Amino acid sequence: MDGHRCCTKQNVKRGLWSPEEDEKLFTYITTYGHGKWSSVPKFAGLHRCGKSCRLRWINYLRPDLKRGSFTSEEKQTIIDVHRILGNKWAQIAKHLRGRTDNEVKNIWNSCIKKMLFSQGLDPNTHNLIPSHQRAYNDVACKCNVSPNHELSNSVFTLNSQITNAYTLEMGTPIFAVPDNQPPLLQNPNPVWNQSLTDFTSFPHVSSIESTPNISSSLVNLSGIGLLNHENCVWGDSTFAPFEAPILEGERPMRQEVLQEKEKVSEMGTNKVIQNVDTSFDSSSFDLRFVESTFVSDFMHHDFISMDDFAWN
DNA sequence: AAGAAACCCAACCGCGGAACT
DNA sequence: GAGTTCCGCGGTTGGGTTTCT
Repeated sequence: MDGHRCCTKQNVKRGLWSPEEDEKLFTYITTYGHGKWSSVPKFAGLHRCGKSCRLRWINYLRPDLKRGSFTSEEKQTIIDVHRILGNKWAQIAKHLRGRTDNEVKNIWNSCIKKMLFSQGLDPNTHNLIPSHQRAYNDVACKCNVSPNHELSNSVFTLNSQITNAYTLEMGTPIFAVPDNQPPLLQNPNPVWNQSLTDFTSFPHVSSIESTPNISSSLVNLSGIGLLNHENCVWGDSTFAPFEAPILEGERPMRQEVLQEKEKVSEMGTNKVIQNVDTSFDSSSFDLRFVESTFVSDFMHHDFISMDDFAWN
């Protein structure tokens, strides 16, 4: 199949990246953009395959990455979006500013899966596991979710912050770039004036935290950037790929196709949504609507406890 | 203190599909 | 239209770290 010939070439290093390699790659991409990934190692002076360079940049070197452990809000967002989209890590990651699909996948496999299981929930379906129906309440959870997220609502009720964020109208700014700060997605150099020689602090400090011009009030605590307003920081694609500036009109068709593809794939994941709204878009979908679609019939019942019903 | 087991996460692999020739 | 190249995604692996015995 693919084969990735670049990877089969001799003299291609594999395994962990050294700080020197990181610096080479970082310097090259922040200066020239990545262009064709397959040619990056050659021009950057790296003995790596293009694929490896791409992965390193996306998962580690990109300046807009958020470092550190996941907050309870982020974990809750992952759970909520995963419930609807399934293992679409890249799409889930779009709803978590500064997080990669790899990170989301890792936190899911290492932590959230166990947490859900300990609550008696099937991580794949988010339904109650029958054998756990009378025991889940006794199980302590290693990975804390928000204190407000009680067991009794873990199946369907969405974190209110998240729900509200999802239902904001397009164009309603959650946060905006200060007047003197160019929109980040349009900035050809996302290092935001960070000196290339100042590499010692990189990459363990997030660019947001280290950029004094961006006030802390810009940080959306729910971790969701949804807006397409031209002045907003995070648009539909939270992780817009960093590449050399594209000439006007260079790739309009591809973008349209991608948008359509995303729409179709997401609609396909949930036929309920598809039947109701054919213009469904993952970045702006209304979780409250989804919630009501799934939940309303159940919630009108007067359940004494979760033990009284099963989702399967 | 030392070895074993469990955990975490960076990196790799293989596939599907889009873009290119 | 067919073949090739490239990119992006999800699944998996392996090694370093932490916790347990």
